[in-house]
Amino acid sequence: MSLRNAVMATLLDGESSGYDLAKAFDASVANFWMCTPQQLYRELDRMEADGLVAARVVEQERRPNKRLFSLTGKGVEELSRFTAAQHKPAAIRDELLVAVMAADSGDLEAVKASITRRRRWAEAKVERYERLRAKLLGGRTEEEFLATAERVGPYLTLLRGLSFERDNVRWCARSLTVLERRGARLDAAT
Amino acid sequence: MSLRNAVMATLLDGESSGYDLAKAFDASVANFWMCTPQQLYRELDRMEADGLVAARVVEQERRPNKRLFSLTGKGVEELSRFTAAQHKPAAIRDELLVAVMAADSGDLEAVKASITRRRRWAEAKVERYERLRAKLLGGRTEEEFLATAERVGPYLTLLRGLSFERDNVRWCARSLTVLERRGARLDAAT
DNA sequence: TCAACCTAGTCAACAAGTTGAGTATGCGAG
DNA sequence: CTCGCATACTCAACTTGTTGACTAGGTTGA
Repeated sequence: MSLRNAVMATLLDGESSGYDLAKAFDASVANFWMCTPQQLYRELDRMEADGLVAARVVEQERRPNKRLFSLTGKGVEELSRFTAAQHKPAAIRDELLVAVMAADSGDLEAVKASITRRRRWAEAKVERYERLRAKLLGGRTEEEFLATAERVGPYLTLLRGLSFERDNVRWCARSLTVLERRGARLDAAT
Repeated sequence: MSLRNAVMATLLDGESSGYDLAKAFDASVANFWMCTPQQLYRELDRMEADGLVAARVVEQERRPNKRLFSLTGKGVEELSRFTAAQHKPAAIRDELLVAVMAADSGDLEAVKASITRRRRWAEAKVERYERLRAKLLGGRTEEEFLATAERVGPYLTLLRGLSFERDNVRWCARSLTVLERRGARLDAAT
């Protein structure tokens, strides 16, 4: 029920097509609300039917037409009601951690390779987020930004993503060290 | 498809009932694989049908009977195959972050209250994880533990949970400060 | 010039996750 | 003596999320 709210929170930045929303999600919202483009298109249709967003078709040359969605008054109200509600605890699903939990009786080398991939991925995320942060700050210091910006919400969620990925990088490094030593021990035992 | 694998990774610790698995998940696996007890019971039935786990009924006095599940050889193989596979990127869904993103046009006070609740919850998690860690170490130093333990996987996933929740506490504190200041600014503007 | 990728979607089928209720007993605190 | 919590589940209905295939023109690089 709350992909809707994530979409509406993104539309606070102004009207957007389903395609652009998908990219925006991928770039920054994915950190706390993952979804596929298909989910977005389906949900946008439902939201339009429920009067939370309004769509207008923009005809384009040399490109397929697109539908731009914007928040309606009802949408803003709904979103506001959501912010006042009780929220479910966060749900995380991470296959890599499942594999690490089973690493001792599984394919140790493959798990180490997976952690290395994850680490590189997290490092790339950190860089992206830092670029996004610099863009949001727009040359101002954080203090200046917080004192003058209209919205601080997206900045705070970005900070959460940033420290989450930094933490990921640290954990990957630590785990690799531990598993490396374990591998050496097991080799010595044979 | 990989709740199965999370269940099997847990069963590496020995046979367990659906009810106990639910508690184990709630206590430590929930950190990277949330699920409801109903999901577990359903999945265990399917896993039994697929020959990944074996069940035996234990009749109890003064208590309902229970079915204890244990990994079969096929289950161990499947799990090992999983550790060698490519893993999907982690999926996170956190309503609180959605609310924070929309806080600027929503109910600021309610969002602050939600962050405070989350912070207390995260602090409680940190304590639980620290107790679990002490229990795993069993008086040994981390170094001793890593050198002698049969399994290091569950320890590594526990470390991930621990630093995730510590990070949560920090982020909650920081966000509250920022939103507090913003509230003061908006009050001054009226 | 051919392949690959970008824009901007749609449709259908299936898998997974959530919610609420129901069953039955035992134990301890107030 | 009753209320609530713990044990140990089951069933059914519903909502979400995932996967793969399809359309169709435009741009970029080898």
